[in-house]
Amino acid sequence: MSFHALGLSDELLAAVADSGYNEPTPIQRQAIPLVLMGRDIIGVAQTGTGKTASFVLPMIDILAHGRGRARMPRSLIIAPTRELADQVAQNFLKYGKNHNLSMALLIGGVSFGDQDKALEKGVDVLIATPGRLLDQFERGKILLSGVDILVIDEADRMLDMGFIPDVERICSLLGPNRQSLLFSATMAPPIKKLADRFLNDPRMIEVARQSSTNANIAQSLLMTGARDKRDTLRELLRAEEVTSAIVFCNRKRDVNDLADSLKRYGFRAGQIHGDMEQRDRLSTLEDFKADRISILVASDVAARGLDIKGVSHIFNYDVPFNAEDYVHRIGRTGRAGKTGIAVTLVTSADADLVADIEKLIGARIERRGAAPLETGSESKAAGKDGGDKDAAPARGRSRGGRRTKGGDRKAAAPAPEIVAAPVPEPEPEPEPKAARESKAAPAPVPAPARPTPAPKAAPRAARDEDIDDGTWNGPVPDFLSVSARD
DNA sequence: AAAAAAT
Repeated sequence: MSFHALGLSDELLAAVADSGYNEPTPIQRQAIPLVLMGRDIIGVAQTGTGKTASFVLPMIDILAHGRGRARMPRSLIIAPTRELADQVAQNFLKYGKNHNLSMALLIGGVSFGDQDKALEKGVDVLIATPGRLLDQFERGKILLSGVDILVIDEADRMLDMGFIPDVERICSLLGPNRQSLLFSATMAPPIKKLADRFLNDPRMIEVARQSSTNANIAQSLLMTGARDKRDTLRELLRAEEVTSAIVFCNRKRDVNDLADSLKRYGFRAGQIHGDMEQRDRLSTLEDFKADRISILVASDVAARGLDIKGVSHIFNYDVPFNAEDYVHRIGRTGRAGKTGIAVTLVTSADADLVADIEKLIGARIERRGAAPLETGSESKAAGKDGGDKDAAPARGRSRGGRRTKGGDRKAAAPAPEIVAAPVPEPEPEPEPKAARESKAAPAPVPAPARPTPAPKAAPRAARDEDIDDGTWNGPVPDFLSVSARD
């Protein structure tokens, strides 16, 4: 089936063809005809499903006739983050190149000047984050009563970020005769309520069940000590065939620190988080897209919706606090039919979080890697000091590592020796690369599920950083399959 | 435990 059957104009089809797309995705097939008919829709779809084009394309054709009047945008798209808003704007530019539509992007962190000018002239398409939109509304710069089409993008994210009251406020400012499209990865009760209140007899389109992770993504967990994370990550970055990777941290400070560290080690890395200047956020993204950097260290500002081509790997430097965020983070890879690899660094403190994730995705994630040396034997008694009360029956533990899908990996390396000495600093970083690299490297990262160059690292001598309560010590507890909550 | 968004 091609785009031609969907009822779009020839100019639009030409722009789509120029973008290299031949076949509509399932959500596009379902949504585009409905939107063209003027129906309200609820699209339950994950990002990466072609969701954006499913509303951008029909909107361009609907808006093709007519003209935006001053301060009265004809359509409004609200997105939770600035980058997502920008991404939607890029889509309008790409697909609208044969149309003469005016557009304004209303996001925080950028000056009012251009935004004001565009609004004053009148726009067909207004794309905004809620905060700046309401700000501009209160300044009297926009009238929302002329909006014929409203899109609420990534509603579940809006919910997580506490934007629902803002969104409700915005909805209540719009005129009654409009078409509304709502997209969300989940239909949590507050979102359902929002839809009930502001949508008119919506058709529900469901593409992929939420919390189902993309089958194109090979996921694994890699056990590591809390103080070994940087070593482990660098090792991974070298062992894997990384063409471009996003490394997620839970904290903005760690994003900065880790990115700086990687740069010191010679990696082409950059960072993005919400405390950075908007200019820098966007330029880092551009650098990443243009392959001027290959590693993007990011906070969850980049977890959802960002559509960057060719991301080969996702590394969770920290296990995300929200299980949903895990799904979104790894969803930045394996897009558009490609395969992707997602590796999550796990320390003993992350047991509950991992349990939550596995519960959400309804699957056990493959454990990769050497558990640190089993000091005990394989005897049943070993289970006791591992903290796994209800030891699983057929766990197939073996010395030096746990069983993985492909059988015992011989890569299971001697684990760091535990020495009893006080821990000075987490990591004495600013050492020149050469000096540091020549040192024995950390425990090799075991081979992933698909063939990659063998890790070149050899077992190393214990260092101070090795001492760490987060280190896996003793038998590997099976907590990872035990649900910790409820 | 954090991050996101208006100044």
